[in-house]
Amino acid sequence: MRRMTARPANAHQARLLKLLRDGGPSSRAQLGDRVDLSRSKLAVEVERLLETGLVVADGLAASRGGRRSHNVRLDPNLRFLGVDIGATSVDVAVTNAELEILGHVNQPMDVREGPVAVFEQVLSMAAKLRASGLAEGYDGAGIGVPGPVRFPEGVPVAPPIMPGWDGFPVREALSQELGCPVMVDNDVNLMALGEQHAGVARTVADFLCVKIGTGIGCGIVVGGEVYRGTTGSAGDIGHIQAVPDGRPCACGNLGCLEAHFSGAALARDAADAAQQGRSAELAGRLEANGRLSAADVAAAAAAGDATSLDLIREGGTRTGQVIAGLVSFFNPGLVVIGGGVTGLGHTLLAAIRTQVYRQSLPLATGNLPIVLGELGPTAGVIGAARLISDHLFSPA
Amino acid sequence: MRRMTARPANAHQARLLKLLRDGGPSSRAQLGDRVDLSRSKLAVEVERLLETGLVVADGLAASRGGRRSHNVRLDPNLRFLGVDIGATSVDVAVTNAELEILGHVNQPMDVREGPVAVFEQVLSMAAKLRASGLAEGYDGAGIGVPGPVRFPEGVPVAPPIMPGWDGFPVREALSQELGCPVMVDNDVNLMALGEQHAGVARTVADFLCVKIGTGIGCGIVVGGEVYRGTTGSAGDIGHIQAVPDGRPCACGNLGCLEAHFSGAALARDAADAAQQGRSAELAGRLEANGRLSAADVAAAAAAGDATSLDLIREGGTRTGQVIAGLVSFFNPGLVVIGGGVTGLGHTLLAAIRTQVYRQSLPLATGNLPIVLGELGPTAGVIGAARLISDHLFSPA
DNA sequence: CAGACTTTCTCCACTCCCAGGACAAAGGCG
DNA sequence: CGCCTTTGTCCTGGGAGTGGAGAAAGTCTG
Repeated sequence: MRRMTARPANAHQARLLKLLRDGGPSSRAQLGDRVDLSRSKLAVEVERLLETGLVVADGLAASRGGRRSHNVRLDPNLRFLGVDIGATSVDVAVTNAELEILGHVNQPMDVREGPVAVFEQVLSMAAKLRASGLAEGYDGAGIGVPGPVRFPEGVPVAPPIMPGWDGFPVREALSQELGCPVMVDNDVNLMALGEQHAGVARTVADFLCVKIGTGIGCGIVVGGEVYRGTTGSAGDIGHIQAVPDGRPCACGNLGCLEAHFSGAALARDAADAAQQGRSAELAGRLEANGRLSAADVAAAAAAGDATSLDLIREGGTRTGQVIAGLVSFFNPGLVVIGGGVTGLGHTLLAAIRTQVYRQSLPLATGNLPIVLGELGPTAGVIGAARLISDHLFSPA
Repeated sequence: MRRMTARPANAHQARLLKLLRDGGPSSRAQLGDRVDLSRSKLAVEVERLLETGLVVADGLAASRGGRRSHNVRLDPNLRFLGVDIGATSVDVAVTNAELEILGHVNQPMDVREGPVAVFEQVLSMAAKLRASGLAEGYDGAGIGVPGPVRFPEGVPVAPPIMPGWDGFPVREALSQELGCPVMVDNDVNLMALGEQHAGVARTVADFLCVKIGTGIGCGIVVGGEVYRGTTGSAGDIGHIQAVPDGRPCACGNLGCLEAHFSGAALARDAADAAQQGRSAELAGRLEANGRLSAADVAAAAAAGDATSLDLIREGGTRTGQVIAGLVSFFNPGLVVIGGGVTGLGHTLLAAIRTQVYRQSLPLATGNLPIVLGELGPTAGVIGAARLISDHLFSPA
């Protein structure tokens, strides 16, 4: 099948494409309500979009009291690939042009196996989705990696937990393999984009999205746009000092947040507690599985294990301390908590909230919601699809 | 004299006005080099600006190898007023449309005397500058206040150190009194704008500007624009916890940065040291003046007083800890240190640098200059003039 | 069921904008 | 003094966009 080749020729067309993406099939009149263009101009631009094939006619809409309108929609055959590479697993999903997930697969995989092995996996997952009839090909792909990225080139830079990826031309290579445009970003930024597009942050211009998984990172959205910093490492809050002279961290410093609370740290703390006999519940699970993960702590806490609850609360407090500082500095309109440890749920959220509301000034926290992400494991892949669609739906 | 009434009619004119403001008198050809417009279009827009009176002819320029060009410049009679209200003093300056300071006056004044008293002072200073022949009237004024501001309305909100100012319609009132447009912002944001316009940050898109005076604040510039946060309190870093369970702060929490290091805290520490006999130098100064200020500590340190140097170093370390966190989070391209305590100079700077470079990750600090502000006490008033000129040189 | 009213969409004429070439003016250079 | 370069103005043709007129296709009311 012929894949998407056209791009919007001007800002008006780009605007229309994004409206169709976010609002679904619409009539010209509905579009006219949301853009400031004369009817004739609008008709011309829509006509051109129809000519490119990006947009197709979609039957008649319900009447709004007069003549029924002819709907248009984005080509239903367009397909985007969303890839979210985590530290320990890979998510791949196919979406249509409206960024609805048509298929989603997940595979455990250690990112430290290096880009070649991971790429092989990603491509086989993409092929599997294609083979199941969800896509005949991909018009674009977004990919998130767990580390800083030089965004314009799509290349990871000095990623601490991804040895072997430094400087690997992810964008270039994946684009070659898939035969379509690719954009690369930090996984946390994509989670923020996902929650902004389809989750809790739909109406907020400035917000933070804290992802607590194997590590800890923070997506920063300023004026509706992801902020990436000068070298692409903005939001790298895992190595902010949370405990003066605290635990040694892999980065060489003492007391980093990540050393005290993250999926990895939590699993280690739980194992310690089990071995020291502080929690029968955890000891039982350690016995059963041979090892403990954050999910075990979540389950133990749900079963009422006091030690697990304490671990979660303490971690939430540490995280809350750091977030409180960020809230004072950044004065966001919303804080979203997401990532693997959202299984810890409201115990974690309550601890974070308590600490933030206690430590930040009332003006900054007065009307500040701190909530769990709405999309769970799909936030990353939706964000990835959003990333590439934003790119493709912009003037060339 | 008739004051400025015209505003640019479109984005092109706005662009040209800003080029003339930042680049001084220029020929049409020079302007053409910097904007993407055809010669004819450019000539038309310049002609229209000449008609409004905002721009005037300014003789012939030197030849660039051919026919000499006719320069144009911003009306040399335009005057902006820059007002910087600090916690303990007020700065007022007059600039021309190119934001060059033509006159600058400073008066000690406690902001806690309330808006009415301060306004009286500001207006009398503005009148004094006018009386000295520097201005026949003001075409616009920018004003900075030491607390959060609801920017669109120009009203302080819940300012901790400015009781009596909460909700006072600063913009409205000053506009009434001066008879010209007024914009209001946080003093720290204006310092950042000043350093961006005429100081060390001229070429940097994303940077932080930390102002250490009576309190501590931080201006945030994202993509060349000041970021103010959801409620206008972004950059309020004085109440980030720097020392767990540290000193009690006026805000009710423990260990706030401002409680451990700021002009006020430094003066108190110095007085303690003097009274406890830890520094003969400081004791002598206390004896002489009856009280100590940050400037005394600076002087004592310059004279080699070990206790003063220690105080400065410790404060710098605390500040550096907080800045290190912000650098990890924000990944700026530059950090500017300014405010009253810049008198502490390189001792302070060295301590901050040491701490930041030690605590933040190499990717964020690798090419991160941390420097003192270039403009000193004029940063605020230049920023204020810049603020109002940005406003007036934008399409209405 | 007919006619009035609404809404949607197309067509068209007129205006305005603007790019870019031609040309005049003004200076440098040998 | 002639030629080249640069600057600035004038003009024309093309393209884009606005807004009115009107057709098409409904709903609603008596």
